[in-house]
Amino acid sequence: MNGKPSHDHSGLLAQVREKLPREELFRELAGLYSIFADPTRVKLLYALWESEMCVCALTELSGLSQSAVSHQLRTLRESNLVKARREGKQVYYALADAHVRMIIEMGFEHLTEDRQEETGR
Amino acid sequence: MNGKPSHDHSGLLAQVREKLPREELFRELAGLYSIFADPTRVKLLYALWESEMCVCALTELSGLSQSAVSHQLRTLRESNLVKARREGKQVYYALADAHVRMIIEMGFEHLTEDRQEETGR
DNA sequence: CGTTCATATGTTTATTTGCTCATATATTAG
DNA sequence: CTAATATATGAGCAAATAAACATATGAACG
Repeated sequence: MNGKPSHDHSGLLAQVREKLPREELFRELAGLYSIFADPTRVKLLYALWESEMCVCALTELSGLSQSAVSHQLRTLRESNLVKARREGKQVYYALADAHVRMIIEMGFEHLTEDRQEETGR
Repeated sequence: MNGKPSHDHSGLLAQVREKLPREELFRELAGLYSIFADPTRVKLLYALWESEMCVCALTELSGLSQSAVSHQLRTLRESNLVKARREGKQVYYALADAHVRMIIEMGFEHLTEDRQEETGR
């Protein structure tokens, strides 16, 4: 194996291991965050924050192709972050719940507060 | 162009466009979230949540190679999510600030609450 | 000094992923 | 039914990336 260490931290390790959740949860968490890890999706989510919108409008707004938007909306749908509602030819998308807003908001806050901290360096 | 739509939503579009932040912010947001978008990094962050730890301990804990851990720690360092402190041969890592905790916590809450909601479907 | 332990880093590889292009489905109108 | 509009989807490609592997740096110690 790579670097089996010799200095002792078995006590700490055992203690931390106890508190760690099951491996699966880390994968799920990463999966959740990876949805927000793309500028296009973040923008779509942010737009939907303001108002429910049809694919057509989201396409114009994003400046991407309709296909690209549809693909991303699918990702968002399958993650239960947005919900779709058909009305005639159009399909209207909206945020699924308040959680999405909170997660985005957390990120915004972190970014802005970071900036304040970093001015002090 | 792809699908220049004909039905009207220019009013809504203009309104939403006004509220959208500059493009750059979406990229930054996505950048921030993409750090949490990997199971290994989430696990490392979660472990550091419990306690400051040296690379050696983190390597054992994660089950990955020392190299892999070091690479990920670098990513976390460069994003200002963790800070490093040298003490003799070892380097100890710790969470940079409370924000990291909050962001992870948000994710956890979303996952668990989602599960409750989904039982009703 | 040279050796050993702890960590960092450059390179390569395999996988993932976001987009484009072409095409399919769905709804409404004629 | 056929045409037109709105949206969805499958395939392929190019860019991003996480891990392996080899190697470099850095600290303590003889």
